[in-house]
Amino acid sequence: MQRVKLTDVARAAGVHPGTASRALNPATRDQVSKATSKRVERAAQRLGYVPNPLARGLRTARSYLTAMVVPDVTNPLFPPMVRGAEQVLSTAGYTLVLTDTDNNAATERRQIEQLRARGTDGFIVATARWADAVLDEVAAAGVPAVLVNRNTASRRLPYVGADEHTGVVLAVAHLVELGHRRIAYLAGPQDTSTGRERAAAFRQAVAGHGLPSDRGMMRACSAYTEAAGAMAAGRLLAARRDFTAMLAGNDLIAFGALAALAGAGLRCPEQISLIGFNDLPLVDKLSPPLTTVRLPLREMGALAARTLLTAMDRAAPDGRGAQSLLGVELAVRGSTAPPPDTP
Amino acid sequence: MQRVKLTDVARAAGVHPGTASRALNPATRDQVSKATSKRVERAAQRLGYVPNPLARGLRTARSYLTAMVVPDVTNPLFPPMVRGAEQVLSTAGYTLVLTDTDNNAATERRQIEQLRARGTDGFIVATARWADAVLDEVAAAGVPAVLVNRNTASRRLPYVGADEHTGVVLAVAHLVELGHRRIAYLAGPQDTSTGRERAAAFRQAVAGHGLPSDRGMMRACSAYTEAAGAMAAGRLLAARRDFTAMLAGNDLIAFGALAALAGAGLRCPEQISLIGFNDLPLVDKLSPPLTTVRLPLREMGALAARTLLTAMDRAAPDGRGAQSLLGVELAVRGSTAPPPDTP
DNA sequence: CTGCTTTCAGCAATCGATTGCGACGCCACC
DNA sequence: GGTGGCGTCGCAATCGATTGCTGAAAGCAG
Repeated sequence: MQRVKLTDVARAAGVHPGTASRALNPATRDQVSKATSKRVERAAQRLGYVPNPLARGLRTARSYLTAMVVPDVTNPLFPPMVRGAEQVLSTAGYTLVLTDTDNNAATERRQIEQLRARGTDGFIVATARWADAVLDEVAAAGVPAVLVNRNTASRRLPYVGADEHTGVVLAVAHLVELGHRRIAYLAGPQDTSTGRERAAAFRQAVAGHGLPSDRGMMRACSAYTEAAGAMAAGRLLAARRDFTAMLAGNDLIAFGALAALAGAGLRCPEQISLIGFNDLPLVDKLSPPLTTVRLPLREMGALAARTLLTAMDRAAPDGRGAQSLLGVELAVRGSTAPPPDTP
Repeated sequence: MQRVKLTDVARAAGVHPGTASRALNPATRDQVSKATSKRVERAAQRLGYVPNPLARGLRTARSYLTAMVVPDVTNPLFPPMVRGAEQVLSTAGYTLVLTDTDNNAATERRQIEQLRARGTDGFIVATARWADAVLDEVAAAGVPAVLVNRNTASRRLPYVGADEHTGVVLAVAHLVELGHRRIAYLAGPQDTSTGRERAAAFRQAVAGHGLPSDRGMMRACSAYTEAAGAMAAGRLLAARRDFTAMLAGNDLIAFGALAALAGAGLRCPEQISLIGFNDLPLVDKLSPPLTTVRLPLREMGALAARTLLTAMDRAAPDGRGAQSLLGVELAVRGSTAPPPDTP
């Protein structure tokens, strides 16, 4: 089976290929008389012409290809965002390439460069680090890109995220309401925006409630993993046990904390309350079901895609650096309870 | 910043672009002297040359684009497969497009056709139904494609899956070893190969152990979802309670069954043992931790990608319809125990 | 009827890499 | 020393679509 090409259409319609091209392109159709345009269009229809995106892309330097870069597809945090983004982009005529950097900066750089060489029109990046050289280059090169979930220090690129601050505030308020006054925090890695902002929000929230704030009550984990969470929680427990609740930088860290609590013979929530962040699937089925902050992941992906679409629109190159935050809510479940009887 | 192209490399090395092309291509490198080839290669390295896949594809009629079609990215079953496939394909120079059909046949058709028009070189399909018209068309058109996880009745395409049969056999053997003799089965949907094959394997295994086999002990769920599992389990429990163990078509169905058990006031594993299938993340943290069959998801994705690579290799158009099965293992955890003492 | 603008369509270059063909130089062998 | 052969490399066409430029025809006013 031979693919029908533009020349075939032109021959069938009795015009020059160039004319046929103009007739088929809505943006240039007005450079062709209505009669010939109709004729070309019908010929194309009859022959079943489908333009070759490669050839078109080679000439126009557009590929209608977009890419989403995530650190790890198997982290349940990302698939909903991917899904939201894909839906928006595919209805807009774009194809979405998903690429997994394996949490590795070198891989990330290689992937992005490869995709740039391929002529990718725009990027949605969920792997941002607080100081991220690759992204600074991308921003400098003027490649349309939108950050999602994680931001960079420079804030040179549009960003779509969740209202982390409010999430932490809600969590702390819930604990205070239950009667807790000494709350520990297991922070996420400080080279990510989420790690930093949640930690900052925690400090503010604690101070806002007039609770004893104490640097010893905070521990930063080296990564958003269960292992890192377990290690940090273990060290915290070894150092002191005067707190009645823990807030974790995310759910994975919370799992680690849960394991550390079990290892120390402490029961949750009877002795220590625990709150996570992200509301991963199945955390409501654990024992105890994890109280956590729910993020509108799918909406974040969709909004990031819409933001990217406007960024790729050459007609409107403004709006650079728009920072959007979506609302969050606290899912109260079984891992939080009043503190053990305070006399 | 201007992209460095082949002409730049050629100029830097003092050769003709054609020569540079040959020097860089492993397949044609022997048409160039060792000295110039080295010179060109070093120049390319120094300038950071990355070939333009569009231009290359235009000439060679290949897009170096592959696509993976999954029913739902947010189902944790698929991301590991995506990851395995992506790693293999990207090191082979291919870009992987991920597309989500939302469990919808019409969407699937649209997606696949769009990608075919774009010149996609090959497909990895994880959405196969037992009778699948789109895939029959794809096979007939000679488009390289590999099925993963789910097969079709026609078996016209290469397939990479897990050894479902052995998985079920292991699960049944484990229950028998614990002392169970009356085992119920909550089958997956019968329009998928996994649903059919696991059910068939169950019948065989039960017969092989000389256990009472009874059609009333099997219920087919309408989908691989928790809701469908809960409904089927509920009906089964309403009908009879003479079994001491349940085997579920997959983990999601098992969750539903767990809920149904709780609703009926039955405790797992004390009164009823339960086994799932797939070993989704976190099922080891449930209470009780779910005994389930673990699939080598990542390897399946990687093998599917390798199979696709050979299918796309024009030099070797053979091997059509290779069916590979990867080994599975049973993860024994807390949801299985000896049956309650039978008087 | 002349001179002007406007509309329409063809020509050919272009995007970047690949590849068939031919030319050149060098060596060896008769 | 002439010729055939081989290894290298340059030349230019090619993939398919887009687009600036140019020329021709048509339309219009004076």
